[in-house]
Amino acid sequence: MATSQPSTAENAAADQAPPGTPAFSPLYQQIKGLILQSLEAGEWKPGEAIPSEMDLAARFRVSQGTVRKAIDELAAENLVVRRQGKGTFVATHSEQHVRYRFLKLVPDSGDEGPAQRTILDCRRLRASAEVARALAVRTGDSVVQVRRVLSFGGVPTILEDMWLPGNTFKGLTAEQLAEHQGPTYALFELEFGVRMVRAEEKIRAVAADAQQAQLLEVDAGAPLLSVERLSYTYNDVPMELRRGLYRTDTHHYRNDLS
Amino acid sequence: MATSQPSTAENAAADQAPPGTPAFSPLYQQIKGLILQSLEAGEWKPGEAIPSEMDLAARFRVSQGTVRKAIDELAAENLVVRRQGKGTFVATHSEQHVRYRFLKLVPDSGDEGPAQRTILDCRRLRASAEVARALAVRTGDSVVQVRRVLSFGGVPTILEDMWLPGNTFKGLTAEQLAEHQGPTYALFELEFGVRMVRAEEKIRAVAADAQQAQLLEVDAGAPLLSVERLSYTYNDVPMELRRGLYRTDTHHYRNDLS
DNA sequence: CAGTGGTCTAGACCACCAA
DNA sequence: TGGTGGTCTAGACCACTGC
Repeated sequence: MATSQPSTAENAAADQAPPGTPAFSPLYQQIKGLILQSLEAGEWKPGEAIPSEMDLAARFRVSQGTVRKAIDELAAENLVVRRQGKGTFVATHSEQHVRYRFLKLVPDSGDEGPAQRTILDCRRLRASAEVARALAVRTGDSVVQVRRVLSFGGVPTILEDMWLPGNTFKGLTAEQLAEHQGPTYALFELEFGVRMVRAEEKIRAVAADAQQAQLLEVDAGAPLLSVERLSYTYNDVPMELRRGLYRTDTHHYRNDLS
Repeated sequence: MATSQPSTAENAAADQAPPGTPAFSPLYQQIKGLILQSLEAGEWKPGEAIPSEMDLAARFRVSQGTVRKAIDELAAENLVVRRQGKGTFVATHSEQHVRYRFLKLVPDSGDEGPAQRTILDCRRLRASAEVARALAVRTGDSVVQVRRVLSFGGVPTILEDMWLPGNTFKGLTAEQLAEHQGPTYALFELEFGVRMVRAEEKIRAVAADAQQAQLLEVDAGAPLLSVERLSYTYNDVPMELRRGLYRTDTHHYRNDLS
């Protein structure tokens, strides 16, 4: 079946091409899109197994190899994790052995335990023009702002502000943030059903102002790494704006190029 | 042929497993290794086409699909570039539409032309302990040190020092570096047969000292982004240590996380 | 042992490119 | 038109996991 362009009950969408556009998309891309939709819709929750390749192949009326290629791409994008002999699982920020996936700050030498979190502030306010633009909401819409300090071995190392869309993160409190164990993004998954999928960072060197210097216990004017991060959920929807100030006298931001 | 563990003339290496180790490696991984060897040996030069999938399949006595999977991985690692209808080509830093692949500093707004290069220094010297360790040579071995400034639109933006192994980069001169068009890594490919494959960067915020400030036309003590890069050729051999100081008042270091 | 993902094959056909 | 990479299939077998 499904010789050239298949038209099962589940994927009749791409059948007629708009004039002028080639609009050819490989079968496995269409399958990938369908799996993605189920992922977004929450048909399978983070940490759960998705159906086996054979099951999905039967469901979409394609061969197992085609499903395989679709899942290969989802795995390459870290949306899904394969485990031989067990199944394929929805990726999660919770059970991640590799520390925090989005935090690229590492100690210059040695290891260190988990970060100590100090929540300085957590309040609801109206989005400024700048925050609204980043989060793709309207100026004046409700947003949650969180300010906190992360310390390693008692040394304050990161000062960061986060802005989150108010209607998605309704019940977020400072207590929740302080008491929760593990990555903050895991909390977002568990409590708000929001899964961060990718992010863009803009990095600069800046001088600490008086308040920042006091909170990070450095001299005023000391050079700090400014990291502005915009995180996205499925479908390229921006969900978090974060501005971090990193001390880089004992840590550095590590990046691998290839 | 090649039923479980193949043993053709070309890949008899992995046949007997060392005791204690499972030592199972998929066929396509072995093929990938063989192609990699040819790449390192320079059997095909950067920019040239490698043999077609069918040719390689015949050469290694495996199916076309197996070669395909091997090349897929090489392409994912940017060692090779596929072009439908034309062939598969050895990746090069020369003909790269996407600006400079390893330079993540982008202007805050708008576009900009190519960088203007000013070579401040290019000399042969003995490796310090630190440089020797990074480049995996012996302390006191010959290394080439280059210092230069990159400007955009007349504004000096990057000050960087590079250290290169002296015996590989024998004839390197300031003139060569100044006159060459395009990425420096393209020059290294053309003149010295060295292809940079990946790199690691350690990023910090630092304060400009008097000399740095003068060269970059900023105030002494101004915050600058310090980028220490170690670049590798094939086989994880380190080939270049680079220390860059970036002005981030008009540019920023951009990074995508996923 | 059955079920899952992982590898390998062989063959058909499609999309793209160049001569 | 022929050659290249790209897609899709069907089936066999392997490696890993858990019952």
